[in-house]
Amino acid sequence: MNQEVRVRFAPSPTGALHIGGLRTALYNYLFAKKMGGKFLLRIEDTDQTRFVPGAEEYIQESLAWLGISPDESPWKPGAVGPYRQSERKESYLPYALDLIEKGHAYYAFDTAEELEAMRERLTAARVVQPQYNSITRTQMKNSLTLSKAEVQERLASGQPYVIRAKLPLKEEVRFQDLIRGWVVVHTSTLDDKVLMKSDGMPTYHLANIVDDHLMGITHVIRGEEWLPSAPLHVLLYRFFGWEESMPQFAHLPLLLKPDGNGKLSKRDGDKLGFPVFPLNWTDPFSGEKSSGFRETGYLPDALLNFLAFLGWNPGDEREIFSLSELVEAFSIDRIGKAGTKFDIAKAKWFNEHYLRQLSVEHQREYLLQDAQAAGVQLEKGKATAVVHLLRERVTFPGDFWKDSQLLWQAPSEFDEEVAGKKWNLEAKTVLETYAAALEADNSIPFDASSAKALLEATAEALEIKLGKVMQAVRLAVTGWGAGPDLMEVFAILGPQEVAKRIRFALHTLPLVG
RNA sequence: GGUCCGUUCGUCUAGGGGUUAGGACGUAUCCCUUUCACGGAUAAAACACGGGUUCGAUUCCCGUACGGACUACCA
Repeated sequence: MNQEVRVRFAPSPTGALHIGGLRTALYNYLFAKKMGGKFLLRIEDTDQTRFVPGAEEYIQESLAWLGISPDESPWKPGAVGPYRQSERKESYLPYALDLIEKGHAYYAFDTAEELEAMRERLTAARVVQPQYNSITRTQMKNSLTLSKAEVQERLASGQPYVIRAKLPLKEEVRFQDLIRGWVVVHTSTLDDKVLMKSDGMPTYHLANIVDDHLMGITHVIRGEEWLPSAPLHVLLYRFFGWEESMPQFAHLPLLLKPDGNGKLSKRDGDKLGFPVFPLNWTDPFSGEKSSGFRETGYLPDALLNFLAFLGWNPGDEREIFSLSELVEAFSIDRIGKAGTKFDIAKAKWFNEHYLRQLSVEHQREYLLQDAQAAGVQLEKGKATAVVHLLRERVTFPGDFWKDSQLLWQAPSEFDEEVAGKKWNLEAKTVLETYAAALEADNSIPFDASSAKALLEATAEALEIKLGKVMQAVRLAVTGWGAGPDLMEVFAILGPQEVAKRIRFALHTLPLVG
């Protein structure tokens, strides 16, 4: 009873790992760490037709980016490897044969056409569930209907075959799901699933049971889409005689599209206006590109925190959790049952929170890097000033550079609405005088407070209320009616640039009634 | 269609037989402020519906509706 907790994340490398898979990985990681156990990554690549180059590395890199790398994986093998099912290929057949021997599986020789014909026949006969099951198998070509000799002959001649599970006709399968409680399914609604495919590879159903058993998996934490096949898996454990060591199941609620219409899928890509993948991904076959959370500017801590709360909560009102705090607080019984709609606004809020609490130095690095990428060398002191100017208004790291463009580029156009309302004679008079003062004496120290003092003095001398013309001043210098602290902007720009911009505005903007 | 799973503010959710049904995001208003943002305050906003059980049900049970997953030699 004191065995070590071992959980696995078992994606198939068929493309970019999507965000739902990432959450599954996270919950597995959190549970493993919370229980002092191990988190394994197993690559489920039994469908060779769907293999996508680069997908494995993508999965590895995604987990590493979030800081939830597995304890055992293809790249960090433990004692129960290999961790790629294609490399365990040889190990599955004996288990399938064992099942045949025990009378829980059988050979089937039906062609795709014959299967199709069977389904059509059943559909035409208004059978509610046209499937290969305990009834229909008696009319198909398999080792249950064929003579022993004929089966041997077909096998010996190399005829393609699959091995199917032989499900009992009338039996209730029940198991306790850690999230949903007792789940009960009657075998009459289940079909004889293929266990070994004709290409010699196992299907997911066989492979995951054999591997979980061999790898000492204690808890299977996976998406709700697996719930319908869980009874089959339970049956398989029973057939193998492994029931007493069967892992516990926890089926996670699905991640839904924001409109609640179906589960969030890979195909949603960027259509919804936000990433559904952790990292950028280019499909090697179609060349189609999808954006990732990382490249969009989400910080790993923010995505982690956001993901953790999609279906789980700590039971109190705390919301900000570091990875280690999540580990500490995590428990499966606080995972909800209902599907969760994906709300990107909340993700942004988490990102803002984590981004804004970074040190100024750290934030300045973002600005410096982007500036450099744009071919601009920013002086450190100036960069620091920019960061102070913008750090309460950014959502993504790239916003430091993006939102500071008003500093590097003088406006060539002016917001018409603001101009229409605020560009008047009083404003022009103040600006005229202020620019002249700046041009006359550039020896004065020009920081935010002195720039402001001078502006206030200018307005006062003209007997004009500063508040009335402030918007126009901002408009003249930045082109817009809204933005970061204007006097700080002035300080960064310097008196000459401010004067120059004012002159341009004065010459460009016509007076309106 | 069948099987299974689900349903508390727009969203993520807390709660649980008797509560002013709590928080967060988002939205709105106000304050701060030269603007916007930040921050602060306030507000609007939910127990899907119908039956039971009960003194009492949003909470327990059963139906209905709605939503979702699955229904491949894919995972």
